[in-house]
Amino acid sequence: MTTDVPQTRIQRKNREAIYGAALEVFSTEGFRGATLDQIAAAAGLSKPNLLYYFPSKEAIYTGLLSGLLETWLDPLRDIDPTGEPIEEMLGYLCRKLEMSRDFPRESRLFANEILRGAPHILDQIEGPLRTLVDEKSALLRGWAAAGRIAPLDPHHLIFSIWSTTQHYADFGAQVSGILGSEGEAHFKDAEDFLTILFRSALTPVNN
Amino acid sequence: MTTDVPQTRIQRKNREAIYGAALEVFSTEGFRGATLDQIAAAAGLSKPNLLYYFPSKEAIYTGLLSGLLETWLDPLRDIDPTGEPIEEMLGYLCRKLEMSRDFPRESRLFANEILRGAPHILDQIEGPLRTLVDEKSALLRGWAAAGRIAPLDPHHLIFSIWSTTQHYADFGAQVSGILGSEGEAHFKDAEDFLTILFRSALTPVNN
DNA sequence: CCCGAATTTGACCAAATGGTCAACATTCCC
DNA sequence: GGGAATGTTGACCATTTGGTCAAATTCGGG
Repeated sequence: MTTDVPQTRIQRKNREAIYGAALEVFSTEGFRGATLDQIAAAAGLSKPNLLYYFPSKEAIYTGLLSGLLETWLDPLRDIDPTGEPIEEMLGYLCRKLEMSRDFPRESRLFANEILRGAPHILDQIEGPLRTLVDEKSALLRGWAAAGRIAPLDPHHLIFSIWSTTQHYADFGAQVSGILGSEGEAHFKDAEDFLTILFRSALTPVNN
Repeated sequence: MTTDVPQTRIQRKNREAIYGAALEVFSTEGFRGATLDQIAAAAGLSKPNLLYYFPSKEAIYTGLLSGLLETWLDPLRDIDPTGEPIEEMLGYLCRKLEMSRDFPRESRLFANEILRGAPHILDQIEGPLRTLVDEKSALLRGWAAAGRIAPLDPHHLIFSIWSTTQHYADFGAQVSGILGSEGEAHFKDAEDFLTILFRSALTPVNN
């Protein structure tokens, strides 16, 4: 197959600007709520110019989504089968929490998509993601069988790590509204709490 | 102030139908994604007839939202200060999980709203909800001080219960895509897992 | 059965929005 | 420096959508 990466330098620059603008707009407005004019303005381009680089609004959205999905799953991939189990899992937890703090737009973009039934990435979920999760689940089951972690359902364990960490990005408005202080102040407290929560559950019973 | 409840029986019936249709449409399409025609069709009314009962799309949305917020928080209110702490919290957990199973549309509706910064209910969050959460947090702190539960941050404990349970409604597409089987099959496993997770964290250390 | 109030709707409107196109500007490379 | 390829845009279009309105229909009580 032929190469399909952007050739010219100006093409690469504008495509980058469009993806950045699209991330900003889609993550706060959702797919249907976002408009091409908003994205064009955020990217510093005219609307027809947008459509010179992408054939449609949907093409921008799906391109952005699939491009980000890769890096979004890196922390899960990075769980080291040869590492110390509990520290590996707590490390994964912390990396996910950092992503909620540092990349909340990406988190909200995915949340939005999945909320609506994941129409654009369902095949990615049922394919590569499922495979990856199943692989890590097998790893967790092995650790449990060896008595190195408590025998928890690995799938639901992963879900609970996803949900508790992404909560601070996706539901940030609620968190801030309840805790009061704006910004990223609660992430330290969240890390402390979640570390305790999962460490106590992962530690095998040997008392 | 005068009474503002619907007088005639036909008014009550149609308002009910509209709220039901609006819940269905708003929860799957989001506020901007939903159209009056969709809602009208789902309610079995014509669009002008819709607007005879509600002045605008936004009025339907906010009316629905604030009406549901009440019952949505009932489980939290029901935590009994005189009960056995750990069983009270695990009972709350189960009730929240049941709500994700039985009322996923309501859960997604709120998730959508909060994802976008909670523009329509931020005052409800910063007011009554915050007050309620603070009250229950004080209760949890009291229980911790008495050594009846582990000394966890009560706010983040509540957040983690919300996020883990609502995950099965809001991210149901992802859960189903990874676990395979459709429907509500995973709720039993989820309950088992979450009960273990939170019981192990809530149980005070006295080994 | 009849009248006023309540309810319903077809036709319509203005604004927003995704997308097109021909013309204009710029860049690249020989 | 010039011509082809690349990049940019103002003007425009069709459709969708929230909302209006006057006319028509139904309802409820005396």
